[in-house]
Amino acid sequence: MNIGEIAKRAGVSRSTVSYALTGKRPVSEQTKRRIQAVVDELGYRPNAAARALKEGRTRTIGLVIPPAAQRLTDMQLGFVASVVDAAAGADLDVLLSPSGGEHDRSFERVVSGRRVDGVILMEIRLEDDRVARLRQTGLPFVGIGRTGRPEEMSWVDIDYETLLAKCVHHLADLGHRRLALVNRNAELVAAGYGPGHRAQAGFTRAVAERGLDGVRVCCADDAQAGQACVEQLLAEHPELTAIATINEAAIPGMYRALAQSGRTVPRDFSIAGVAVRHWAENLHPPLTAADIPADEMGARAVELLIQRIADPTTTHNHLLIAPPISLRSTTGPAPGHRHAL
Amino acid sequence: MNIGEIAKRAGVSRSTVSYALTGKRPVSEQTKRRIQAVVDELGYRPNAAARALKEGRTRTIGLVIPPAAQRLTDMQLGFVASVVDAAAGADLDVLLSPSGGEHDRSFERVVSGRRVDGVILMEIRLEDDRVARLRQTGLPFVGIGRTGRPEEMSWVDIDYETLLAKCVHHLADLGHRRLALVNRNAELVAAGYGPGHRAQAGFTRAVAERGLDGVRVCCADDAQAGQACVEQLLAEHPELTAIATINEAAIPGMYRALAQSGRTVPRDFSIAGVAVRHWAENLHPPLTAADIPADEMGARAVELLIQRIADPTTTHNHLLIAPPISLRSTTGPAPGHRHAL
DNA sequence: TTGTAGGCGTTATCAC
DNA sequence: GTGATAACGCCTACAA
Repeated sequence: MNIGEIAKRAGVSRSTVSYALTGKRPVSEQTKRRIQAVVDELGYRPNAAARALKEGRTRTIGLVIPPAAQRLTDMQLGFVASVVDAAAGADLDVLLSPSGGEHDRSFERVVSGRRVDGVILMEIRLEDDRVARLRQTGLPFVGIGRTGRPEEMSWVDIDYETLLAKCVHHLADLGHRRLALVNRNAELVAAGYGPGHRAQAGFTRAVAERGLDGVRVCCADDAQAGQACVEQLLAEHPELTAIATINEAAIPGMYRALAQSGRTVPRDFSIAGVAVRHWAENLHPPLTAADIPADEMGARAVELLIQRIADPTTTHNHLLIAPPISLRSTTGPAPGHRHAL
Repeated sequence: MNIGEIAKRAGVSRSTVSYALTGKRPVSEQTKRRIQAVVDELGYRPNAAARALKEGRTRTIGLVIPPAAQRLTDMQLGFVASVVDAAAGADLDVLLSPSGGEHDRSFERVVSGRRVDGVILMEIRLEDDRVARLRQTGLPFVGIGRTGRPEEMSWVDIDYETLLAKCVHHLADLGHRRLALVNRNAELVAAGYGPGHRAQAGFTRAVAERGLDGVRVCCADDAQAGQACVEQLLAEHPELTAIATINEAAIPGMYRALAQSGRTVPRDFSIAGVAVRHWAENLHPPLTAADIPADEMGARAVELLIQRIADPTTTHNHLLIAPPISLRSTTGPAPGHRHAL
């Protein structure tokens, strides 16, 4: 079923059908109705490939996610969901590309086969080949996350540095003197994963400012690793009374390790983190955490991308998010600490 | 950058470039090298839209997921991940369409704009408008899940009926006499969600076969609802000693409600369910459950789809999966029951 | 071994 | 207000 067939049946030319459908030039009410009737009857929709070829745009955006093999965190899933939603709201389709490095086949297909009008990139490293490649092709793109030279691209990101500093200050205010930072998995951090490094920087800075003892560890992104990690932490540093973390996936395991060591949260031990609200609330006990507005971030990323697609020459936009910490049930006064009233 | 430009720079015709790249006709070693050099230098890749238009296929599959607003379960996420992975392995791109009903814009774009060569459908109802629409368009499709008339389509699905019956028999063997089925959310079940109905059927049948008392409830798909649901269940049926469930998302809440009622799992109360292994293992205590091989199911769905795209006239394929129940830490002898040895 | 040319389905420019 | 026609970039008979 193509536009020629519709034209024939409606007794008009192909261009008239096209204009009747797009409204880009006036068509008489009567012929418009006749055309619409045929279109409805045959269920005609313009062929996307032909249109893309002619118009030079695909009405599709690419969403580059971490390789599916490694399970996405709840926050990442939140980004994906909100990007897909926001795109649908703007009548854009989303092409998924699970790819890590630059030479990924799927990534190359998407960016250099001109399959999309723009790209949203997740899980960005401080040095990121994909960013380099995208800049090279000139394809509009927006990061959820940013590289080490953030002026050079458009992005929305979480201000992990500030957030972790806030966590430390909050814990320090409660009298905690010895804390640990539980980071994401070691490979990711070693590979220059921005949030890992920025969280570390914020933690280190705040710990120094408050004159505290801070220990920093990496931990694989799952509950079992979280449990093992905290067990080891408690063995090596029994004086610890609090943890700040950006590793959501590991938290349930941390809870277990603390419980099994005989520590009650938050009476004996405090935890503060960064997570999506829904998830923090559903945890037991509910986690004191900076609530990341994943929905909003995805939606804003799509907005920025649409804007860049419309005019690729505009200056870059940046949105750095540092939501307040929501007090829930995992932080309390340090054991033996008389809180100043 | 198009094929003509490459041809010009390599001093050959456009067709020679095309043949050199696709290998569909022999090209001399020398010209092939010359062409490849230019291609590499300019980073040329054929335009996907032009190729799709000419060839009549897009090398893309559509993946229809539940609207992003409603959070996907871990199992559904497993399906998405494995479909995306398997598709990438076959050099296919994946276009995501978050849509529930037939008249969804995104769904219509994908199926009638010929944006994809085939579709994988998730969260299928016994009566499903999207299935009707897809059959009407003639676009190849495969369900992860099936309708009430499963002969009419290709699918991979979980045999919830058998699985729930198995759960009941397992619990009955342990001496439990009064059990509850905790289903997915009421709207979904009311809308004719297949797994909900089939689980109910299997539960009801097995309960009758063993002469047990069975109560059946629906529960929203989150931990808080799970907690509330079990609290109410225990209040209204204090004699219950076991639950069988297909509602993974609610399980953490069920654990909490049981703990707060003073019941220890599995000493005082047993739970058996259906879940992805990774998730069941990570739960605390680890869940006795039928381990759904989400990776395999997604991969098989892609395989079936590729096959149907290659030859849409082949007879339909069906894969009904009923994995064994893996004994973990949530089922034990009914309280006061002397197990026959 | 290579080149020429037509057409996939659309939109947009030109003419009427 | 409407129609003819030329592209968009690619693939693939058909010719040489």
